[in-house]
Amino acid sequence: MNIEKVKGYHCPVEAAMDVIGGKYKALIVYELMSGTKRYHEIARAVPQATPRMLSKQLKELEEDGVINRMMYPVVPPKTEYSLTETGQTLVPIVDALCKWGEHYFELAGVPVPCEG
Amino acid sequence: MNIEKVKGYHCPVEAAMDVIGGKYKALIVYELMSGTKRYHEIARAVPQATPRMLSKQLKELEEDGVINRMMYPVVPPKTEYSLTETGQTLVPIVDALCKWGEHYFELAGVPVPCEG
DNA sequence: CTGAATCCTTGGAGATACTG
DNA sequence: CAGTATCTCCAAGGATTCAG
Repeated sequence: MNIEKVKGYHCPVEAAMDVIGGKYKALIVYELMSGTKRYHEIARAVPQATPRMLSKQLKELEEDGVINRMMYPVVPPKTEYSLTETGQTLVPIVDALCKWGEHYFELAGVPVPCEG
Repeated sequence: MNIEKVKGYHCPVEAAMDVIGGKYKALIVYELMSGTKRYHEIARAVPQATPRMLSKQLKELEEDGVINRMMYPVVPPKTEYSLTETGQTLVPIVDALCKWGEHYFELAGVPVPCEG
C-alpha cells in the first residue's frame, strides 16, 4: 500500500474505485467470491478479457493485496487465485454491484445471465 | 435503457460497473447523495476533473437515468443536479465504496479526507 | 495450461480558449 | 456560471505470437 498514492485521494470513494474500478477487476473479485479458481476458470467467466488484459488486472489486484496467486510447479502448469483477507472486505461492494445489476436486468426485461 | 446493450453483459456486476464505473461517476453520485448540487459545487468536490470530463460524465449519468439536470434560464446561468430514483438505488454501492475507502485510509495511517 | 512479449490502434483524457 | 470546441497525446486495451 503506497502512502503517497493514498494521500493523493480526495475522497474514500476514490480510493475504493482505484482498487476495484479496473475494467475487469470487479468481475474477477466476483468470480473469486465463490472460492479459489484457476486461471482458465476466471478466463471463462470473463470472456471479454484477452489473456493480456486478464494477466494485467490479476497482477494489479495482487499488488494491491486483494488476491493471492498460488503457482504449482507442475506440468501442465497450474495457478490458483483466491481472495486475501483484504479482498474479502471488498465482498460487500461487489455484492451491492451484483444486486443492483440484477435489478437492472429485471427492469430491462432481460433474463439475468448469472453464470450457471 | 438500451436493451441490446443490456443483453451484451455477461454478468450483473458488469452492468453495474458500466453505469457507475466511469472515472468520476462514483464520486459524482457520492456528492449528490447529500442533496441537490450546482455544477460548480460538484466541480469543487472533484477537482481532478476538467470541465470537459465533468460534462461528459454528467451527461452519461443523465443518459443512464441516474441523475437529473435542472437548468434555470437565468443570468447568470444556474444548473442543478440531483439523483433520480434510479440514482438513489446506487446509494448502497457508493456507501460500500466509501466505507471500504475509509478503512483503507485507516490502514495507511492517513487521515480520511472526507470533504468538510 | 498459464501466461509473457511484441506490435499496433483507439479513444480517454488533459490543456487551453471561447460562448450563451 | 456552466459549460462547449479544438487540439493534442499518452496509455489503456486488442490481436497475435511465442515460451516455460
